Amino acid sequence: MTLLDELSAILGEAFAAAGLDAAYGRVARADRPDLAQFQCNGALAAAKAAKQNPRALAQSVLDKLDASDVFSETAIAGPGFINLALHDAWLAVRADGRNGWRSPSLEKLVIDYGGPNVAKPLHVGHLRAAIIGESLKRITRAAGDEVIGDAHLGDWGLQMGQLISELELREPDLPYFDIDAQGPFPADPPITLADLEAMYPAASAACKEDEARAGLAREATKALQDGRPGYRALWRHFVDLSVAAMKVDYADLGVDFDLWNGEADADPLIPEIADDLRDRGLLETSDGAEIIRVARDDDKKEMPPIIFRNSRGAVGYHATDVATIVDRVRNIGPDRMLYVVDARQRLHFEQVFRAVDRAGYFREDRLEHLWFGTMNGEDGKPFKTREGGTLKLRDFIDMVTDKARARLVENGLAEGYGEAETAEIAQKVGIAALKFADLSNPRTSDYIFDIDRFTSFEGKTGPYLLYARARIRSVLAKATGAGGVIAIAAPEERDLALALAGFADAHRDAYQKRLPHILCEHAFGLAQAFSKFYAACRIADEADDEVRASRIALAEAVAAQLDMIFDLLGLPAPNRM
RNA sequence: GGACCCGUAGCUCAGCUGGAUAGAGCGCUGCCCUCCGAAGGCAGAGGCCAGAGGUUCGAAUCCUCUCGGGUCCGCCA
Repeated sequence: MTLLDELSAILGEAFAAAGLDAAYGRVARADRPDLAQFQCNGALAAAKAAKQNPRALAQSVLDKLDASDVFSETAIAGPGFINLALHDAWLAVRADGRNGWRSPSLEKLVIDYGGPNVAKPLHVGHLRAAIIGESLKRITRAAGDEVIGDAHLGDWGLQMGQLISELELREPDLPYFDIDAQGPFPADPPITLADLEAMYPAASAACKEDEARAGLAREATKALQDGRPGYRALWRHFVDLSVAAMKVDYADLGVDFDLWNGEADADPLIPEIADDLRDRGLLETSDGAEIIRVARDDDKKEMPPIIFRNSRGAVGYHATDVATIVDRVRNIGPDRMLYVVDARQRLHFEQVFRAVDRAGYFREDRLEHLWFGTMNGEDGKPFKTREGGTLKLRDFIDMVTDKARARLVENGLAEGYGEAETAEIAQKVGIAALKFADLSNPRTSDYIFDIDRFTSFEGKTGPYLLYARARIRSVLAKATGAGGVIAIAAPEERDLALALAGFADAHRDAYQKRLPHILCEHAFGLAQAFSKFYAACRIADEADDEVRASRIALAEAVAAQLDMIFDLLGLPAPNRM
């Protein structure tokens, strides 16, 4: 139970005792910290509903409130706010705050947050899904859910046909292109990863310019999907090469998937799904394509149908997304599926969700498209390199790492640690800067990438939090004696305890709203509260043994909670810097 | 054309299931290191919450319209 839940329950009882709905007892952090620690606005809402005087109603609630051991102060203020302050002793035992929130209804979730295309190196466009998805995976898992992260590779669409046809044009004599060949085919790939990555843009450009060339790609796509052995063998090589490279990049980002499934894994289900849909009249033919209508009478907008199979007989991501849901239902049996995919796919997911709901495969209200905004450059447009191209994730990681190292030097940090440790610290600082910047913006907003701001050690940044953590550990290492019972005396100690006690609420909000930035806000507030406490109170060299033990315990709680939050956000953290 | 997202301090952004004097970071001004990491702390300046109506005792928050920016709208994913 979170602090606010606990307080809300207490107020709720008082409301109920006064003959009102207990839900009015909801307690929140005070908007005016100068007036109170917490506030309950329920009397205002209840008074409106009952057409009564709000202050009088608030008084009748307070008359029923029996919690003198909890609240040091209860007061009615303004039009009818109930202001509350806690007894220090009651707060102190909740200032540990190491435990996050536990969901009362544990669910099995699949989070789909990858979507990288085979043969295409990871680029900045994949960053947000990876960073946000990884964090949501950890946030939900920590709440007790069983969570399975899936990379869901883009490995079955037209781009595969473009690649196959490209290689066929370049090296037609390879055994994969003998139409009669049944295999086995060579175990080693015929090309390198570099070849593959170079082929993709060439093939894509060629298909755009030349309709005949595009036709070859479409034919190859269809033949691949129909199971032509040579193409399948080649496809396997492409996927394997790509996935090996992706794993390295994702690992550097601190991103890890439980499943490396792709669109192709659901492909075998498509014929039977098509039959099922057709039998039930859900699959219709239109202009030579097979479609599923998903429009509804009360739609305010145009809702185009899903193209389940195009007029050439090939399937695209509509069909594989439907089939993937069926596949997950059969093999995983999740209660809910979450998609961390950018906002431009909103219509697509609405279509897919409606289609599977209509077919009875999975309930629409258990499918969530957790869309996110784009990372823009300083011009406010989607981030590009100076030359106007997309920046590879690898180069991007190198860029922030280099920047972080320069920052360390200019701040006189990480000196005399040796090259290996310095390099490790630089990478951790860089990645933390990048990830925190991304996560601290609300998921749904676009934001502007500003490397100077994000890697700064000042302000609401990843490096600041890393610094705060390193400083606490350093202080604790110098302290004599162990942590003891927390006894709140100074206002800075009280504020720090209040910040610590808010962790479970922040975790719950982040979980329920699927918004990691709420945890970022909490982490920054906690670090700030610690800095004020640190500036006002001696810790390691405090003379009074009991006071020192109390303050060490507070500092230890902050260090532990920061560690936990870093884990939930997926931020790396060096122990010293 | 239609639908959706957005417009809050000089800059980057929170707050939006309506509530008290609208917050944070950066930047700016002035203080604070013989004392645990000053990457910090303290104090301050800075806002008709895009604009106009409406609902309400009360609106940055809900509704309508206008202006400005962005995204998407059946066979690429």
